[in-house]
Amino acid sequence: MKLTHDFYIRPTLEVARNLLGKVLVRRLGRKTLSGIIVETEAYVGPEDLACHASKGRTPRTTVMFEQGGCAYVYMIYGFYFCLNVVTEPRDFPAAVLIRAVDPIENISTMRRLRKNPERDTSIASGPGKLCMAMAIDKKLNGADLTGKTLWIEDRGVAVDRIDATARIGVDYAGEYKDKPWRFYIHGNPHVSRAKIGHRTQDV
DNA sequence: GTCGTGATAGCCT
DNA sequence: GGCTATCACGACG
Repeated sequence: MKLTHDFYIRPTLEVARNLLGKVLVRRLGRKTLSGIIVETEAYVGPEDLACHASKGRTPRTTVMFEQGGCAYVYMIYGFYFCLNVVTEPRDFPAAVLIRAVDPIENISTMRRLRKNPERDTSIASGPGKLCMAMAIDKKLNGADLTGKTLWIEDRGVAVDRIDATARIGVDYAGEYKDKPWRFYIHGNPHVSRAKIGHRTQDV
């Protein structure tokens, strides 16, 4: 079941939590790559100083102002891409960063795209790795997530426990840097090893 | 295991 | 010009 716009046009924190356990699917030629989403971060609108759109509408952030249900992909550190899904109604700029997935279909292709890491738990255990593993780059910025190249499905995966921590790498965000808006599936080995601020709450 | 570092490009003041 | 929602690697112990 492909998620529709109703799923995305909701409060961002809700979407970020509900995306855990959903399946990210990438159609690549004749192949379908997919993985269970195990880690997300919410970037919640103009007030959130960690949200790119807190600086207003710029060429890069334009897509965050779209209505929920499209992809926001940007390059970071000159090397890597990050995949976000845009949330909330039009003109409220917010998104959820997909930080890690547990690969399930065509794992060998994803491993190859990642230059053959030793452990399968490091194929897509981080936002940059995930984009490499699923061949996601700037060309997918603005892509419709109800379309045919990149989408998210509900396959009924049960998530029994969600942990929440501060988001990674947003020390500059003043009063927003400690908001517990990073979510991951408790104990899942595919969650990124990025410095885990200690767990602040279970959801 | 942890820590520090270097790589590199696009964005925005 | 300064910064960044990252990753891999090597040095240490």
